Amino acid sequence: MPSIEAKHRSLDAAQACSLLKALSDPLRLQVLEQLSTGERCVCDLTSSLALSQSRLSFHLKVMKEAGLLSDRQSGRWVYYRIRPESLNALQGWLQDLTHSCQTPASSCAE
Amino acid sequence: MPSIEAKHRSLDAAQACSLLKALSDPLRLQVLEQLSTGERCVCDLTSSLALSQSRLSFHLKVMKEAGLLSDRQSGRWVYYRIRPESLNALQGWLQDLTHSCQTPASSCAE
DNA sequence: TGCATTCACCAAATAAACTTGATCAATCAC
DNA sequence: GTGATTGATCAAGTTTATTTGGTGAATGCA
Repeated sequence: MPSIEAKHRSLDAAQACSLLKALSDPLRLQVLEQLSTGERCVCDLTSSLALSQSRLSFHLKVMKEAGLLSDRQSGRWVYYRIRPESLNALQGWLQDLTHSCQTPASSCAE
Repeated sequence: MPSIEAKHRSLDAAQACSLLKALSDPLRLQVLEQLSTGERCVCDLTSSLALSQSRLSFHLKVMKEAGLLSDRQSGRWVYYRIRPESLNALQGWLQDLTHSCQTPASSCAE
């Protein structure tokens, strides 16, 4: 049954790479942790992480542009939240990689 | 049953971060793809990816130091391979994050 | 032994990412 | 309106990451 190729590899390498890059920073991981329990407004994050506003804004932008976060404005406040789809997609990508790397593939000859 | 906390969060943020950083480069993802079907020697990778030797060596080192790859020497050749444990660990970390972010947590009051 | 091959490493140059300290538009309370 | 607050953006400076070209150790073939 060789027809089960490319079952759900929804992300290509470039997409995975930009998500990984957006995740590969300690500060951004802190932000993510804050957001893991729900959306937060920027000023909330700024004070709870003790960052300069522009610094946080920069990192939020990086994560948003990678598709990791989404935002919504409400009055003067902007609320950011994690986009679970992106995490799911990356997880799937990682799963595929892990799987193919743990499968001895075709160790028949040689 | 609230006792299932921290079930398998083997990685802390710093460890996850260094794995993510090691993964967040298009060239390194190419290398990983090559290695996903099994170990390869450096010269093999060099020619199949058409890179300068020192450039490849640099990236292999980054990935090895992050714990993503391991290597072994055999005569003149050095073979690199993926360490599946690291991928598994990262996957677990991502899973936890995804899960906690998809759980509405305690949306009881405000 | 002499020589070619493999690969790690180093220093210098370059590129990319991040931080800082503004400024500005939008929103809202007085 | 006036002024305060929120948050995006920008330019300049700084730091970190990557590439390049060269050197050298180790291996093994002739």
